[in-house]
Amino acid sequence: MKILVVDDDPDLLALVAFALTNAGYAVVKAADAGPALAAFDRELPNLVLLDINLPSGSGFDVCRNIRDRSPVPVMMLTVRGEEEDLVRALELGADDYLTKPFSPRTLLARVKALLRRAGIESADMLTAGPVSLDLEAQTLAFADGASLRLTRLETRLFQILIAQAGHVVTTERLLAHVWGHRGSGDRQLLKQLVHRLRHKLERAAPGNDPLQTESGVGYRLKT
Amino acid sequence: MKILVVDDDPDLLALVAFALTNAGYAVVKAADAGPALAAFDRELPNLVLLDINLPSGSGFDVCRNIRDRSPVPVMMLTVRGEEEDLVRALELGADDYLTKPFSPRTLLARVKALLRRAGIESADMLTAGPVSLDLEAQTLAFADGASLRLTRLETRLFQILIAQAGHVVTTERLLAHVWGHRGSGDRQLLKQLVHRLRHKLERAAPGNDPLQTESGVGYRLKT
DNA sequence: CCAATCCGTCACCGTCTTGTCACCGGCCCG
DNA sequence: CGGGCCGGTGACAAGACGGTGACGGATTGG
Repeated sequence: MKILVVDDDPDLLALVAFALTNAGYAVVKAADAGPALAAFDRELPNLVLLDINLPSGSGFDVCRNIRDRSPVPVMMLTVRGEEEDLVRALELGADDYLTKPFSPRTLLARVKALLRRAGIESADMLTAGPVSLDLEAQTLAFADGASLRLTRLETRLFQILIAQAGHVVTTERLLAHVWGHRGSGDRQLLKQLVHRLRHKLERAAPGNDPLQTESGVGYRLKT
Repeated sequence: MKILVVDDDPDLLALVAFALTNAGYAVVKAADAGPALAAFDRELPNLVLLDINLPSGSGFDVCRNIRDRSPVPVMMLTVRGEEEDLVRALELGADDYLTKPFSPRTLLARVKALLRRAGIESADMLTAGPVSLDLEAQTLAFADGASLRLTRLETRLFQILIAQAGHVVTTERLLAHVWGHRGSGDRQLLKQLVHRLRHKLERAAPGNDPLQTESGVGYRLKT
């Protein structure tokens, strides 16, 4: 379980990181908007704690950018009494907020509630319905016990699909996540990758293709 | 989208119900613990707004009972400054809370955030009456559960129509929004697009064309 | 060093999307 | 009445898009 914490106050950052680490979460830290987005793309955290006030630009932009590319739960950190900011953050897609100062216990309770609501279990093992993906071993396991080795690219593809299981993932986002922003016109790569992954899945679970094509949009993992 | 509101204050209940109804939600009301659980079983709402302080027993019991039988999102309503209550509620499975007094705008933002987080409502969703448009999935969904895949252009057309639902949108604005200022005299494109969209809608909901032609002006989405 | 695997690229096919043309009927106005 | 403008409809074709097979360079593992 990986949590990205974004705040420019080093003390608060350390405190939050300490509390979360103690509770068994992996913590990624960032102190400003740019590094935060870079860390997000690199680490794909399961949850984001985001300060509204950042040195360059505001947390709103970070929130919107994250929300554009992922439905990951985002919790905003703010000082007391700025309700307009809160409403704006929530309208931008944030899922919850905490007013500073807060107790570690409150923080943990809220983080747990968010994660439970998001239905996330483990960082290295993503599960959706009858299949689960082991990121480290690059392995797909089915509920009936069968399992399947994936290549590096296939793993990255399945990772983002399973993280958004049931929702369409845009071709652009798939390309960005698997290959990392090369020429955006390179749909041929995705075509082949999906083809090869389907071929593997077909041999493991015949007649039950979980990858649904959403024509003109992208792909979706059946739930 | 159905929301159960539980509170013993009739004024607050009416206010909340009014705000939610105005935003297009169906509202079920209950004033005490027993009726709340009965209403929950009967109506199976998509979200529950639950006051912690109820005449008989506390909202905690209701929350636990609901959580035992369903993972539906629960938002607790409470008075300011009782952090212990909040932590307890969240540990019992509540997903969020609101401190009274709150503005209708805040309420709506939080409710929407909660629904989106629960995956019940998508982020880029425009709704007008019985139809809602998912911009990302390029899908139209009807209140009766039917849904319909749209092409890229059809989505763009419906987007501006649903955003101005009930009002006429001029031909020029439609052309500009869908095609982005090519030759402005190109009404033939729009004619065909509307024709094709109507054809799809006709198959999905026969005899009920929601696209009204305003001759010499443009088109209008029936409310 | 050899064989297997991974993966980027090309070519081809069928289907869907979309721009274009041609024609129809209704309406207004001289 | 007849021409012009408007919106509706059908048909066609170019192009985009997804699926599939094949080739070959690069990398990996024995």
